[in-house]
Amino acid sequence: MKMRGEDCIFFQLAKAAQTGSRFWSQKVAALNLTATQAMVLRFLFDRDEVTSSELGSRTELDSATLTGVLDRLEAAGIAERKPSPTDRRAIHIHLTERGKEVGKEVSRLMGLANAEFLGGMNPSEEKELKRLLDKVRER
Amino acid sequence: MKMRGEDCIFFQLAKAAQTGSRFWSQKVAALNLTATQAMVLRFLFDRDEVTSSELGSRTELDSATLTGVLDRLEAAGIAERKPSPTDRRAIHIHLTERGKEVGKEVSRLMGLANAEFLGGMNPSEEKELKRLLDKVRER
DNA sequence: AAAATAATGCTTGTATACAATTAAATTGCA
DNA sequence: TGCAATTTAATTGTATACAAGCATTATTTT
Repeated sequence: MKMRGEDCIFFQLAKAAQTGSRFWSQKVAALNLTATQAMVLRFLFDRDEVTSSELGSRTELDSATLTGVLDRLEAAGIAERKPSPTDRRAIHIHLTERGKEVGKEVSRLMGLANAEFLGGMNPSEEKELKRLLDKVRER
Repeated sequence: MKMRGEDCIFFQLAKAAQTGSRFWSQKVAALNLTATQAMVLRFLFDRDEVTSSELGSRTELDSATLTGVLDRLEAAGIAERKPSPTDRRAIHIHLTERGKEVGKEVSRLMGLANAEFLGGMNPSEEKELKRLLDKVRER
């Protein structure tokens, strides 16, 4: 039961994710956003005024990564940090007016990019892929 | 057709790959190797004396990444660079004796880790997941 | 209330990724 | 042959990831 590197599930997952990330990167490059930044913005667009901790849970980014992403979104005038009124440890993150506009566009692009990326798959294949990816994430 | 961030295929692929990478990392941590280093070593174990360029194609790592990975494998006494006898631009990468031993162990661990990671899936699900991941990589 | 514990956001250090560039060497073509 | 185009490995700069640890603040326990 010899296994080649190319057959390793960890390798295959990593390369499929890289392909997706590159694809998504190109779609949002015109907005001067990286793939991760656009993804975080998309989450913020749905739910604003969250704490860094909660945003981290939603996006599944750890605090070290999120700090940097938020720094750059803030530098780009898209998001802002402000102290939580009830917990002096916490910050609240909210979108600027411009952030909301860009967020709307990211939301639109995400729909288009998903459709294009999955264009070669029929609906049942897409559903099965997502189910199996979810299953993998239970590990 | 509202799409939440969690439903985005790029997000799902990235998080599934992260889960896999974390799992694989833990399996090779005792060998003092990172997930990527172990993966590169696994490719070298199959085919030694390759150029950096060819190793890059096989592992799908670009030259900037590969240079760093090889630096660290070299520092760990696992791989070595030597000039190509026929092309003065190129280097050949080969495993040390120790590299071959560690490579054998990585090879064994990869089989075990794959089996464990995919343990909750039946064979047809596994096959379908791999088929769909391959399809994704065509993008 | 005091002490122990936990949560929050940030920092540091290491390791991928990737775009763009570079220097050296090779190849191809006029 | 001569020279442009290509190939090779490395480098630079930016951006995730993640482990470990920090100071501050909140919460729980005693």
